[in-house]
Amino acid sequence: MFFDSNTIIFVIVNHMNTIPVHININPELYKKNPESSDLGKRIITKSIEMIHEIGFEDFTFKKLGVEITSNESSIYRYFESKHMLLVYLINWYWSWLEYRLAYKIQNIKSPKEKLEIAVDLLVQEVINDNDFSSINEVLLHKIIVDESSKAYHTKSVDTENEKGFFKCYKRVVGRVSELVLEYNPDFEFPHMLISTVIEGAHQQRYFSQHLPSLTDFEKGKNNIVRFYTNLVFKALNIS
Amino acid sequence: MFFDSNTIIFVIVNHMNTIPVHININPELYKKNPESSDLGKRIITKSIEMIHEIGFEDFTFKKLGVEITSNESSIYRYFESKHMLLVYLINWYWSWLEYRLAYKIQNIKSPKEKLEIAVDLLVQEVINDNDFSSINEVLLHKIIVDESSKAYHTKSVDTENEKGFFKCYKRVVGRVSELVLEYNPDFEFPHMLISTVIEGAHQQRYFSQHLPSLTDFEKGKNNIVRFYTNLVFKALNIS
DNA sequence: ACTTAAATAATAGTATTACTATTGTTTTTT
DNA sequence: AAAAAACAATAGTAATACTATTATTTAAGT
Repeated sequence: MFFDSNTIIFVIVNHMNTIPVHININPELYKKNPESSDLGKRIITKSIEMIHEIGFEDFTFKKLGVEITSNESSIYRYFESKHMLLVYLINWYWSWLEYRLAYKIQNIKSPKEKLEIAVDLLVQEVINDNDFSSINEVLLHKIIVDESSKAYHTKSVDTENEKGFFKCYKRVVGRVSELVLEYNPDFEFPHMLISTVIEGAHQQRYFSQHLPSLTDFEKGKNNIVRFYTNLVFKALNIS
Repeated sequence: MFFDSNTIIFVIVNHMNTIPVHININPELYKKNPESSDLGKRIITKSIEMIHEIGFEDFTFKKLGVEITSNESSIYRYFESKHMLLVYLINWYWSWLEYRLAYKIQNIKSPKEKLEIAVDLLVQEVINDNDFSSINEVLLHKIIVDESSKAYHTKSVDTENEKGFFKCYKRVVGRVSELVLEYNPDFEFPHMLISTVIEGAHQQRYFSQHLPSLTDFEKGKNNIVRFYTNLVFKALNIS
């Protein structure tokens, strides 16, 4: 049985809310698979907590080593650099999202409904999902919002892109763009629309916390989801 | 005569293309005004070139010192840190944009036309504008596209926001949001719409260079401007 | 022209970061 | 019980992002 790297392997267990899922990450992103050992899992779990808490710039492998009562040098046996760890986490997130998307739309026929579900998934806050494995998805989503742009705003984007570091993200944009075209085959800019929505939603969440005058965020009113859902369907309706 | 910090002072000279304009930057952003000396101007001119060329992370005051045949320590007398220099440049850009916006819509009555002009200004590429002063606006715009998110994705956003470091940007979003409401007073999310358009357009330009599959960019077809102009007016038309 | 002050340049030094390399000590596997 | 793999501890490196001090040049005032 073959899977290309970054393939999602999943098993949907009927009539259950908790779905055993294994998210397979491109082995080029790590030196040793962190899923393969207890130390590796602690690295992932704690790094998510720490990056969320102190921010990516202040996060170091030395500090992480102290927190997991291990050593800086041991962490380097799993990840080449803290940048690679961030890239790993981001890929994990997008693989997980792709899996949830496939699951949620699997039995739905209506293109409109499928697109609605997709947009909601892309812009909605992540709520506690009985975090399976070593990953706290709620915190991971916050890292995506706060830090993910740092993964591709680097001098090395181009070479890293060639190596497939952003594959998962690009695949999600590709899949949802297909849903856009299913709904309106004449729309000229499906990728722009979807990447605008994804990045926009993340930024609006960030702005709502730090630069609220750039938003019209109001707590409990779901404005971000309402705004982007509206935006998508107004953009796609033939005027 | 009083001006609050970050106020734009401008003199519009009739029947001329080149408009003498003085962009006034919040003095809290620098230790010594770089406009006040030859060395200061060289710092600005060369830092724009260097940040554009090698990226913000690899840019250092030491390297800049070599390039302008001056010294690292002398640059520190103008700017507290390279971060503050970036914030300065970003404020300069938004002040300049606010000035151009005011100039372009000054005699226009139609709310629709005003908004069209504003959106075009926000998302269009910057073309060579007889660069007055020590600033190459074309390169500066590229820095905004590539690097500006680094100015506010930091641990210190909140305190810096309180100090007014992002005032110019917020004011542009505010003004254009007013134009949105002039055109459609019932629209619920003017700030979200405008900040989405601004940041989105920057990202699409970045993606078009580095992650083109996230866009539908085609050279010479002005897709970014067409996409965002459409998006705005479709979002604002009462369905 | 002379003094003073201001601006700039040169040098040195610091703490921290993002690593690499080496060696020793546990665990785990066979 | 031996061999291998994993991990921990330590040391070391080049670079960064600064600060501090001193020396030199340039400009300004009288």
